[in-house]
Formats: sequence, structure tokens, C-alpha cells
Amino acid sequence: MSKQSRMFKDQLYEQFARIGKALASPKRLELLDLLAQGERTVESLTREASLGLANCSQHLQVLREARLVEARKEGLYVFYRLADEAVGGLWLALRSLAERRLADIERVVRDYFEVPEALEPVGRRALLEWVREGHVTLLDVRPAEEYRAGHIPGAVSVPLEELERRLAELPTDQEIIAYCRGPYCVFAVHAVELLRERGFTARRFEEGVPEWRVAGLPVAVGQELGERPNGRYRRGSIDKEKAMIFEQLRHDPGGCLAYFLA
Amino acid sequence: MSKQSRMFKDQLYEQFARIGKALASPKRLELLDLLAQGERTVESLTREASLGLANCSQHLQVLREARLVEARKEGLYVFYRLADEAVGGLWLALRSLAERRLADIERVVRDYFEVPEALEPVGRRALLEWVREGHVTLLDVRPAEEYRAGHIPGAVSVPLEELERRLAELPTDQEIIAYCRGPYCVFAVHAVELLRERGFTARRFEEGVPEWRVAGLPVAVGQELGERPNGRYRRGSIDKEKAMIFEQLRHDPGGCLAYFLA
DNA sequence: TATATATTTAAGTAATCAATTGAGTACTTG
DNA sequence: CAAGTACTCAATTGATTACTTAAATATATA
Repeated sequence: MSKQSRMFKDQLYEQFARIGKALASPKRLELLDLLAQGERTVESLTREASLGLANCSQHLQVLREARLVEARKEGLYVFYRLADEAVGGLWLALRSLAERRLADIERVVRDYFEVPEALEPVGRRALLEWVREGHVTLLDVRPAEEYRAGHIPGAVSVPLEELERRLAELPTDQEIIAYCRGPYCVFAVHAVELLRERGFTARRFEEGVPEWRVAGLPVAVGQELGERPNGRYRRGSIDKEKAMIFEQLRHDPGGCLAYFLA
Repeated sequence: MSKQSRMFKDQLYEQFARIGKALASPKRLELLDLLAQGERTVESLTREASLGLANCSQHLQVLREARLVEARKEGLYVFYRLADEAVGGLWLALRSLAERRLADIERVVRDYFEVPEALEPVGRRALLEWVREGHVTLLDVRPAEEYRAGHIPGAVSVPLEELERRLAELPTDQEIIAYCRGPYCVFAVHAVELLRERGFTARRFEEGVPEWRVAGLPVAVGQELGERPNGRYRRGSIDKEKAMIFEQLRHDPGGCLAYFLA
């Protein structure tokens, strides 16, 4: 092997390792997972990931140095976002490989999720079936900010925090499907627990928007279905809005609807 | 956020980061790339990656700890291999993201590859077309060991080292397409240079078997087409063997041939 | 049984990294 | 312009990592 060729390889793999190094910290992976839900400010990431502000900022610099994220400044705030759809894809690929190969993950998840037994997670195909039938309400229980950045078409936004005081809006004659950030997010688990306690029929959908997006399925943006910025809620209001959005979908041949009627 | 929930997340991302940490070293990425060609002994990896023996062994332990590779002992030798097809997929996904996002990679590659100008890399579709026509010879110039572990169906094995003294075996009335480990491997580049110097019509196919495999295309194993273990070579012998292998393919409906006649 | 080979393990060192603290910058609001 | 907020930068700490050398283990061969 020539010396030149060795230098070439070293330089090349050095570059590839820039990405690898960026993926080598649990906190950075958590940040990527959060950013896969949509762009966020440093402050918001700091809160969600339980980091110090400076520490969070430094982790974001590392991710930026590896070109995995980009930043945009707006007034006082700096918004970070994934630099490329493929970044979310790489993160999900890593996660999925870890799920498959690392037995410890199953153990950790079982230890934590043991309380709400028999939540019977719902598959993607089953969800489409049920939403198409119009007999379920799909509930997005993430913070409204994330719903606005992208959600499953037809989903209604009721953040977990508001869920308890907005129960009256939800249908009692229909199954409710809750989803959140993905399989390891606890929002939907807690939502389903609460709903079942109060007599609703509820189940959890395991996937989140990043999984949906990577699968090539359509993602709706900013429709704010179900959002109540002024804090006033009406009984049954969600059903009306849902009818409206599905009416919209019906006039969008080849768009989102195609997937629901497939 | 509850303390329990934070602990859960920390444990979870800690697990995911095991994979990330394994990908954080250029040498380990190089080892993964080599293992994507097929299983290898520690010694062989040590040579190819220009590592110390102990160092190489330790890197392999790290990869094994992250469940990315597995080992098998046979006599004195320990053979390492990728633990899962998805490991090769993750590596290629990382590499492809790096190619797209890191401008430095293009620079490094251009600096090294500037000598053999106008090699005009060949695309996958074009290759299938030409091989189907039967008017090109597809040359696998990697070490025979790797050819045996998996190669593109119909390819002939002539390791770069043997190429010069086996030129007589190659057809002069046909274009020769050379491939090796992948876009960043220099074997095929050198092979094409040599062939052109000697008056052959030759081009390079940029992809390697790992890319081929991840794309879901068929990979042939161990046919040793073109191999000359006893060192005796006959003029025109490759053409005869090629005819034979294509005859085999023709009796394998729905198998490899399907892709060539598609 | 002795010897050689392939690999792993252990110990040590220099380099790198994560997290904290405190200071500094950029922007907005009063 | 002053004060407050969001963020970044620099310096320090302790922990982790890459690599080397040397010793240990396991298997084959003479």
C-alpha cells in the first residue's frame, strides 16, 4: 500500500468520522430526536433535554460542525433545525439498529413501561384503516409547537398538559388514538392512561412524525386543528373541525387523501 | 418532567449512543467498510487498515460490544463479520450523508483522484444494460478472498495484483468494466489506468458489493469465475467461463438473471 | 511436550471530551 | 441609553479514549 493512498484513506475516514463523532453522545442524540419533531430554540432544547444552557449550546455547535443541524436567528432567539431530511433518516436508522441488536433497550423500556400494561400498540396500517373509516379520533398530544411544525394529517392537537381540562371536547362514542414523538416518548402512554381512567376508549399509536416522514407518508403543517390559543373550549368542537379537515382532504386528490383511501 | 422519566430517557439514549460511540472513530469506520466486503481475520484487517495488531483487536472489541460485528473462531484464526445487514446499511447511510453534507470530502477525493482524468464513472443502470447486451466484461479487481465472499453476478475475478500478468486472458474486442470496494476504493481506478495504457477499452463502475446488496440486488457467492489458484492461465479462458456462467443464469428464472434481463 | 502463530488482555501515556463556571456578545425593551 | 434576555465563548475539571508495549491465552504443528 502506497503512502499516498494511506493518507487519502485516513483523510477520507476522518471526514466520515465527523458524523460518527457527532452521534457519539447520548445528549446529542436526544437533541437530534427533539429536532426531528421540528425546529426549536436553544432554550427550549435546554429544558426538554435537561441540560445546562452552555452545555446545550456546545452540543449544538458540535452537531453544526458535523453539518447535521443548521441555525437561524430570529430576534433574541436562535432556532436550530435538522440540516437535511437524511439526518432524521440516519438517526432513525441508528435507533432501529439499536432496537434490534441491543437487548438492554428492551429491558430499559420494559422496566419503565411496566405500569400501563396491555396498551397494545397500534400499527401504521391499522391506523390508516381506522382513520379512513372515520370512526376514530387521532390525537396529537405533543406540545402545540411541535404539532404546528408537522403532524399526521387529520390529527387533532391536544397537548398532554391540556388534556385533562379539555376532555369534554373529545368524542365518547369513538375510539381515540393518541400519538406523540415516537415509540420512546411517554406522552401518548400517559394520555391513554388518563383517557381510560375517565371512561374513554383509547389506544396508543407508537410512531411519531419523524417515522411517518421517513416512510414517505404525508405530513401536514400548521393547521392547528384543535388548538385553543385563547383558552376557550366548546363541547364537540373537535368533531366539527375534523369534519372540516376531512372535507378539505376530499378535495385534494392525489395529495394526503390518497394515503387514507389507498 | 418527572425524575423517573428523566432517568428512563437517560438510560435509553445511553443505549443508542453505544452505537454512536462505535461509529466515532475513523479506524472503526474503515474496519466496518472492509467487513462490508465480507468476513475477515484480525490479521487481514490489521494489514488493510494499517493498524497495530493489538489496536485493531481493541477496535474490534468496541464494535462487538456495540453489537455491530460478530466473531467466529476457526483454528488459529478469528473471523469477524458484520452482525447484521442493517449494519452495512447504517454505514452506507452515514457515508452518503457525509458525501452530501461535507464539502471537505469532495476536496479530498479530487486531490487524490486528479491523475486519472476522465474516467467517467458508470452508473448502475448503464452497467445492467451493457452486461445484458453481453458486450462488456465485468471485472472484479478486489482480492480473491473478497470476490469469493460476494460479487456482482457475472463478474470475473482478476485481483489488481494479478491483472498485469493476466492481460492475455481479457478480451480485446469488448469494453471492460472494472469495479472494486466502492466509490472511495482506488483498485478500479488503477485497473482502468493500466488497461487503457495497454490498449484496452476500459471504464470504472463506482459502486461495490455493499451498495449493490443494500439496493436489494442479487449478490453471487463463491463461484470463483476467473480465479486461477494454481497460477496457470489460458488465453481466452475468461470468455469461455463467462459463457458458461451466463448459461447457468439462463436456467435460473426469477433468480439473478431476472435483474439482467429486466 | 516444546514451539510457533493468532489473538486477547493489561498497563501506561498522551490526547480528547463532557460538563461546569463565569465572562462576553447580540439583540430587545423600557 | 440602561437593563434584561438568549446565546456563545473561554477556561477548568474529571472522565474517557486511542494507541503503544509487554505479557497472557489459545490453538496448531513439530
